[in-house]
Amino acid sequence: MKPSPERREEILAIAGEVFAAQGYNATTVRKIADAAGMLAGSLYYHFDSKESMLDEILSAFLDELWAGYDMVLAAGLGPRETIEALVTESFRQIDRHGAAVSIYQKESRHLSAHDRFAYLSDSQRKFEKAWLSTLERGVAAGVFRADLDIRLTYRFVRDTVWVAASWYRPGGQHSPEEIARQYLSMVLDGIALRN
Amino acid sequence: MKPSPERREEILAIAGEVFAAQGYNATTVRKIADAAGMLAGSLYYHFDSKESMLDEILSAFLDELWAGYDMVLAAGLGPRETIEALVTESFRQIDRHGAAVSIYQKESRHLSAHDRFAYLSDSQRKFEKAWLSTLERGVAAGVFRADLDIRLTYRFVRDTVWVAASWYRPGGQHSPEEIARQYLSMVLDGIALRN
Amino acid sequence: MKPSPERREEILAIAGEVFAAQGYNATTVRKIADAAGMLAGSLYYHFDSKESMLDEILSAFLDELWAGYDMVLAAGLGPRETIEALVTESFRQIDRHGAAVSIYQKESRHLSAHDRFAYLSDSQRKFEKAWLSTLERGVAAGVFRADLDIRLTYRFVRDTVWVAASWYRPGGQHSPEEIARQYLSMVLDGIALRN
Amino acid sequence: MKPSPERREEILAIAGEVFAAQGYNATTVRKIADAAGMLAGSLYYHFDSKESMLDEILSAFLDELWAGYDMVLAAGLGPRETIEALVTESFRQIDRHGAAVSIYQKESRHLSAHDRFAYLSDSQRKFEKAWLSTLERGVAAGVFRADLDIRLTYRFVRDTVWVAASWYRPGGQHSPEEIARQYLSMVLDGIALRN
DNA sequence: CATGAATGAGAATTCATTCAT
DNA sequence: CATGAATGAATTCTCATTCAT
Repeated sequence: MKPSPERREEILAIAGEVFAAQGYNATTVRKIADAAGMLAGSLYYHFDSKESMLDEILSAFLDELWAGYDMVLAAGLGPRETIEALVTESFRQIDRHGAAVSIYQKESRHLSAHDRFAYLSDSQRKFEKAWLSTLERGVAAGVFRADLDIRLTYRFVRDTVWVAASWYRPGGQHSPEEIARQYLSMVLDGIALRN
Repeated sequence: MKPSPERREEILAIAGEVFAAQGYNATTVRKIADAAGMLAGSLYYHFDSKESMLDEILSAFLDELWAGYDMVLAAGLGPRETIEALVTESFRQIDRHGAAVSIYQKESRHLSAHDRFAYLSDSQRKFEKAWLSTLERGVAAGVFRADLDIRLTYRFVRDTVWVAASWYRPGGQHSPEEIARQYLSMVLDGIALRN
Repeated sequence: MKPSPERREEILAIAGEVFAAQGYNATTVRKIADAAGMLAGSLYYHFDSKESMLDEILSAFLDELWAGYDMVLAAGLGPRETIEALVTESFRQIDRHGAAVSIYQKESRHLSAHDRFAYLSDSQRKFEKAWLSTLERGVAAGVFRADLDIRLTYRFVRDTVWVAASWYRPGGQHSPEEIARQYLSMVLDGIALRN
Repeated sequence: MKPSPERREEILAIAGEVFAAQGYNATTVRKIADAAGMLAGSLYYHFDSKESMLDEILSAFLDELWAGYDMVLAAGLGPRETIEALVTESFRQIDRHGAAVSIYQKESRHLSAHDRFAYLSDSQRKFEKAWLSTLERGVAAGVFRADLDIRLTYRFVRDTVWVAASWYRPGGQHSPEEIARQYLSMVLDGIALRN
């Protein structure tokens, strides 16, 4: 019954690009099919619905993301090293799942109203907890500044990282790790010259 | 038989909220009309089309934004002070035109393909020029770090600021100026404790 | 918000005819719209969906049917008179709701699988109980033959009546009451000549 | 590369069940294939089209039915005995071709519009002629009541018999002949107790 | 004989827009 | 100014059918 996984993957990758470029709602199933070189109806041999393509794209991304994050969080690193590892992992995900990240950014808010996408909110909460507690640990340990609103800092770091998906293109001159390093340098030490 | 400007404003404000919350494409005229307490067809007494509502919302925002930016840029401030003023002005715009900023974030990419919204790209370019040159001035003056990729820095600062529109709600505990101060502190000096 | 009830009624009557003539599934929304002199999309101003038209047709019919039946059943008539009154009432419903009856006959079986149409099964059960108990009363009272399988008799009488909807056309030479009389005469006394 | 007749029969039997249960239009080729343990496309090795399956089911049924009817009609029985034999034969067909009978009931009306299914109307006319003339013979012979509308009587008997296909299940407690006997008893002598 | 992967014609439905009242 | 009732184009999805393997 299940069509070949390879073809599914191909189509999902294409669909992801189109969703990311045009927005989920503005993407017609016909556009995806055109990009995949088939007719709109043929997509339904492989997928139940447009929504289920989106679902598969987002959940595959989140699954991989959390595999990486959980490994980092379980490693028992200090707060600064944890932040560095999380940011680096995030840029790797942007590199690999750029489309999914873009879609997530733009659509997660109104998607999470649907039951089917409840896992987006779950992930969001887990995410927040991981970052906030790491930042708090860092403040307590004297590694991070204590004079900043911690939630503001969280949003600052979080957004700073993920929004990069909107311009990042894989295969460019900077590797994800290199970008992560520069971002971390800015986030941790600021852009002003110390004197 | 001209529609009153006050009613237009009211409706635009409502439309902006709905566009921001649900996305432009996912927003039906009927939803806007419902929120405005009228029937869908009645909107067409006030506006030509759904697109023209969007147009008006975005251009009103950009007009005001550039009024503020141009004033800052014309003031002849030093690079650091210019950045501070631009960021503060940006947070004020987020405070006043939160919906427009959100819409801009999510939709500008694919909108700018339309002729009608070409001004979005223009603004984008002008914006980039203003920030990049300020940063470059700062690096030259020894105010900003020279070891960072300047375009990366630009994107970092730009995104850091605007993405705040996604969570900022006017009337909260922090004023726009206070948020601007904290953001600037992070961006300029980093979140790591100096020793 | 609610469009005028008169137009709804008109359209429902038309839809009912088409459903009855062609079958629910074979009836496209376009056919209904054609018959109503509008475009397919325009139906959706008045109704949520094709299914909700069907729902309204069937439930309006059953509501009226049960209003009549309940009155008969509450009247405390003898078993033979009850049967006569139920059959007569049934032919009146066929006269008034011919389309609904036809649809009910053809579609109720597979519709009752849907939650939305669960009331069809409910009605079916209530119906069976009313007829069976009347027949049993009649057997006990020596009015009906005791040598027949009572469920078989029930089905015989039930089907005999309702299937008439497949050929009955209102405004023909026989009134519903006249047809009811002849049917009752056949059902009660048989078609064979007594000697 | 001719498909084996046995497999065809198997598939036709399955298709008949599904058509009868869900209605022809509501039955997708995929459902038939699922029930037959194959993929939808594979059916087309055995059959030209969904319609030709239906055609084969209905014409096989009608062929057998008329083989039986013709034998009865050629036997030169009296009117009452002819009716009894026709009804008994009908219940035997319901027993053997239950699905086909159900389908015939529900779909013949709109199918007979197609050229391909013109034989349904032909059969219908032949059927009507056989029954009507037998009833008329019976009235003339003083065997059946003369006070009834003869067409009404015809429909009454016809429907009474065939509608049984909607609830009859082969292998139940009553044999087709037993059911025929009870039906005939009701139809001929009525359900009221004679005194 | 059967599968897997399509095609393509239509289905129901949505929605921006129009317009007479 | 607003309503009620449409229009018509586009959208998602369904499904009978085809065909190379």
